[in-house]
Amino acid sequence: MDPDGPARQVPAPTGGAQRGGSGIPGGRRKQRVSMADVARLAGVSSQTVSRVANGHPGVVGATREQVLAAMRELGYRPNSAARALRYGQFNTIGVILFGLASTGNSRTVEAIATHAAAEGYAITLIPIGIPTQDNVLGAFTRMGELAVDAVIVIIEIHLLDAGTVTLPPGVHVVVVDSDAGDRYSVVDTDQAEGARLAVRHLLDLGHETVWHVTGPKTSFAGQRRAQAWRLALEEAGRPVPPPLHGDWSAESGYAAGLALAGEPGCTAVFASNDQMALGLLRAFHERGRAVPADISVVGFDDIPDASCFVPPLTTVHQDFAEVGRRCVQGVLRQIREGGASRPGTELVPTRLVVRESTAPPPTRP
Amino acid sequence: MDPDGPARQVPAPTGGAQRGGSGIPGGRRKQRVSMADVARLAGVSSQTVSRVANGHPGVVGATREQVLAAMRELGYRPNSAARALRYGQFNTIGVILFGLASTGNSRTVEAIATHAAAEGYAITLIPIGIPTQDNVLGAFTRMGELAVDAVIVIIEIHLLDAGTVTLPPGVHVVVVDSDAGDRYSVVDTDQAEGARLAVRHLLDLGHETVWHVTGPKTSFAGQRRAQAWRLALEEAGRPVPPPLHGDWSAESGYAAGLALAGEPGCTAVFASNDQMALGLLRAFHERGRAVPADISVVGFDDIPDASCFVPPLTTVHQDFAEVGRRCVQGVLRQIREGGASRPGTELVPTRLVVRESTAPPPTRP
DNA sequence: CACGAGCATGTTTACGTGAACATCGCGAGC
DNA sequence: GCTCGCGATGTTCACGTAAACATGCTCGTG
Repeated sequence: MDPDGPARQVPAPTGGAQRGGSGIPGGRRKQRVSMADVARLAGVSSQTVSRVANGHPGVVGATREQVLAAMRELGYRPNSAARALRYGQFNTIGVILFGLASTGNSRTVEAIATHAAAEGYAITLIPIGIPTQDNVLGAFTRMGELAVDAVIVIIEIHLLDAGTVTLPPGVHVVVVDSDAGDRYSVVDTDQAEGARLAVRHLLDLGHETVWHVTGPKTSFAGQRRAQAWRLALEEAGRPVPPPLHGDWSAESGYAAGLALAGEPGCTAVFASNDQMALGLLRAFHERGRAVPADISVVGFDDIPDASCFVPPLTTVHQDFAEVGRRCVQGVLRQIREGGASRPGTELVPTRLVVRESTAPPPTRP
Repeated sequence: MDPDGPARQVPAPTGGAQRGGSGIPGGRRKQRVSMADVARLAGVSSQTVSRVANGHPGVVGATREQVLAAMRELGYRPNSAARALRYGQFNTIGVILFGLASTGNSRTVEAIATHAAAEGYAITLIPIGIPTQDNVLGAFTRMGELAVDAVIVIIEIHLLDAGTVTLPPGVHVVVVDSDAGDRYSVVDTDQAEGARLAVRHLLDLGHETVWHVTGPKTSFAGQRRAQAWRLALEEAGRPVPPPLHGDWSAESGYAAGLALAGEPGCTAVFASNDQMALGLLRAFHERGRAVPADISVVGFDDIPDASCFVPPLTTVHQDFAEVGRRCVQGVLRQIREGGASRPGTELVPTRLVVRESTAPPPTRP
């Protein structure tokens, strides 16, 4: 497993200046330039180098210049492992997620990374191939050993509910899109509000009721949207049609659309995401059901493409950037206050973007 | 900035067992459980703890059990900073990228993260908000200070061309989607082949020529596709229509589509990505140009949604997962062999996915 | 002119881990 | 019965950094 035991530590007593140039990086082992090397070359103590490197005051101009020159010559870069060891923190936030492919995740992660970077934190990604209990567990364990000060979880957390799962104690955690607000600090889009907006919009246009294409059963976001859809209909005293089950993919939306196209009473559909709405549009188009003249469609997410669907999609806009921002805020607060993950859910509002896929229902003959 | 200097080092002589439970993580500073703590509780030396932690042989069953019990009780997790310092490597790969939003990037990153994880490496993301020379530079510097063993760059590298940019020497680098194959190790989709496939497909269907909607000028991938498009037309002895310039967004494709709808001679369009193709479809639909009866459209990327466009899009499939896999392979090879970045370009093949957006041109009256 | 304040710089040390080397104890072989 | 050998465990040290403390010099002031 580690066949090179003794050869590893060659301490490169050759001076080190060879590394400075543009040449091939010496081949052998790590032995990156250390402060001591720089100090030796500059003729100062390593502490002075440290002071220069960190911009501490109390180093006179000439000395500083000398040190800087030595740094340049040797190509010195601070060793973050040593730094982290010294300081006890890594300036890194871990992100555990299921897949980057799903619409919102990549945008959330991007926002997280951006805001974290602005605060001087880097992002370490741990993807989970298949969201097995075991895999998630494993990721947490691995993450625990990883160089992170806090963790943001972007997985349907109820996958981890069963019994034994305990996030490593003492690790700051913020969870996205979850019902675990009673145990963790949760940031989420206000799914319920979004779904309600969609349903209300369609009812206000005069539709008798609204059909629904759900996300996968495993998705908490999808569940909440479906729940809010049902509630909005019930509050309005409307019949609740049986929901059709999708899996977020356009294909599944297409399948649902083919089924719905055969429902003569169906004049309005709320799809739990834009991809599935795209599938609906295709199905309705193929079946000769005009959107929005015969049937109205509302999506969820407001992906950039939605404005170029045929017809441009009315949808619920999610502010992924804001979700990411609040996640970072949340973990940073925990890190700085030193407190534990304070349970509670923060909701990011949504808004309805009305485009051309919705209209009043056709007048019934 | 750091007002708690002296208070920091409280060595928690209280035993440490308090941390084990589920309670609030003590509040105070890091002082995570160290091997010494575990050793104390287990009544052994810290070296024995180390041996148990690393699965080294030479620890008798009873002792091992004792140590494991102590670990559990204290909630011990190894300190990766110390480990990294000791070993001189971090088991982490840095990924510098421009944006996660763009189609392929998130999928490439996901593949990178997955394969890296399989090899025991974590991924550290450094996003660059605006791809300024300065920002990229800054990211590299930061990355240099970061705890990474190698770096994968997913930015249009020609942004960094101007003069002074030198990646920190001795850092292993693989670049995605770049023309820097002469200086760095590059992995890329075979853009030229993909574009040629698209053009050939359309010409073979009988179209006189093929129009093109490009990506942004700053994109190397887009440039290569445009170049290959032009070349394929010239090789076939066809006229080369003026390319229309897009920016990857569906909206820009829509704008291009509106323009193209007014070109009576235009019967086939090759869009440099699927989003822009979507925009084309919308524009043609609005202008009453039937796809594919009147006009054929080919995209690039094969995003999952493409099969549900109206009509389903004929497009060039990119294997992002394979790109990610090769990136990881590349950096790992460099890390293990200890060599520098060996310049050269690895191309991942593409394939044409024919759906329903292409057909022979309408018979000219 | 002497002495002390203040500042530039050097020295020591600890952070947590694990390799290398040291030690201790026990059983086997002579 | 004594010693040798080996396996289990302990001790020392270095990794690179930076805080804390120590030193030594200069300049200002009485």
